[in-house]
Amino acid sequence: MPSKKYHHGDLKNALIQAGIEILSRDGVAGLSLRKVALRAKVSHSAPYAHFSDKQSLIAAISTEGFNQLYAELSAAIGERASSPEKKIFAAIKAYVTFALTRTDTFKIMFSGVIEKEKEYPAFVEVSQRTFRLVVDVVRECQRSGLLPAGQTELVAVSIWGQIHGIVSLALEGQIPHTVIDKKDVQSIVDFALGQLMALKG
Amino acid sequence: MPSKKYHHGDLKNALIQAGIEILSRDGVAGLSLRKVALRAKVSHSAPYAHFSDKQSLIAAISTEGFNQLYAELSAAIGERASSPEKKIFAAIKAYVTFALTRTDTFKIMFSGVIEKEKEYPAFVEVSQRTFRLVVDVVRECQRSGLLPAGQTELVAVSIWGQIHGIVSLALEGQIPHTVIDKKDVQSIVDFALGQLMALKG
DNA sequence: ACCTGAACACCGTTCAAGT
DNA sequence: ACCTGAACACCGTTCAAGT
Repeated sequence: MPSKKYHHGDLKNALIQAGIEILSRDGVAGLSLRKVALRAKVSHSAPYAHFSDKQSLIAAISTEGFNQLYAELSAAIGERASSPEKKIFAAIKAYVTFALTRTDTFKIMFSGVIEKEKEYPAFVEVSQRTFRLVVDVVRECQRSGLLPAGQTELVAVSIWGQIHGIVSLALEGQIPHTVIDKKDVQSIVDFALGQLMALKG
Repeated sequence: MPSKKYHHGDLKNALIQAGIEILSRDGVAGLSLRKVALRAKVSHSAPYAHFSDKQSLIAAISTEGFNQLYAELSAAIGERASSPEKKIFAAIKAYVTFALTRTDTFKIMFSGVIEKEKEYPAFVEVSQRTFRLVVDVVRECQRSGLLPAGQTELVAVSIWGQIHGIVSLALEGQIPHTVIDKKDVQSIVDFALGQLMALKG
């Protein structure tokens, strides 16, 4: 371990970690640069040596979140050479679990706080890599007749959008009680996906 | 018109209007109570006579947004006794248009800034009323065989979730360029819905 | 009942200065 | 190269005081 003196050693990553922790404790609204600095035990202006502004830190946190999501998705998909059906359901379960577990990280990843994506190539890279993972599973499902053929990327966006939408509405408390009181988010998502899959019984 | 003196007359609604305007100019991040007050030409503490805090103003803005969305959805659906298919596509087009036009109002409506819904009955009411509109159209589509029968509310949530998810991802710039460069949001949504509808040729 | 102005704690960001 | 501390403009919220 690096000796604790004037220079922190790895302040950049310490700030990202501190940010994730504050996010899970105080939520998106409670995330401030000054709190992050305090938690990392540096002065409130120290973060500016590593991040140009708050947006930049949020981009780094979002990138880290996407890396974790990617890892969990590929772990869920990759467990042995299972059937396309098992793979896609496992992937979706992992997505929902991620959203329900690391709620505020998930929210910030998709809260458009990153407007100028071009400035954050690492974020764009992992986000694209994650999408490709989904596209590959969708393609397998198409080949085995589980999903209608053609337009693989469009189908992937449709399915991803559906899961993402249902999860988002649930996180914002927008799903009517008449529905959410009877079924949990995972069940609703499974139902929705089942409808799509039913296309090819 | 009310004479402009010490008392504003209808400051409450003026603040909501000012908020919506600031939202469309400066975005969600640029919305502050002090700016709203300034725009309504009152002191920065005047809003507190009508709203307990910023959340409360946001709830009022969201409620107003939902009222507009409800109006546009029912206008789209209600135009003559058209077919269920026309109705559902018209409704979805209206939803997408609303999201793309009043982007920041849409975002704040679904940004979970309203955590304690119970405290905002007007918001809950219009939100439920809007959902019922969707449920009714879905039921019509089920009756005419466009959508699979049963579980009407679940089907409604699935479809609403899908539209909402695709639109949200688009607003956050998360749809990969390989897709969004070829098709606009409306087309992607139509494609997704077409997949669901295809269930019953 | 409705609004103002001073006050307080907190925030993002900058910058000269320290190590 | 990395970090501190003072400073500035802005913010949400409170409260005594004005009309």
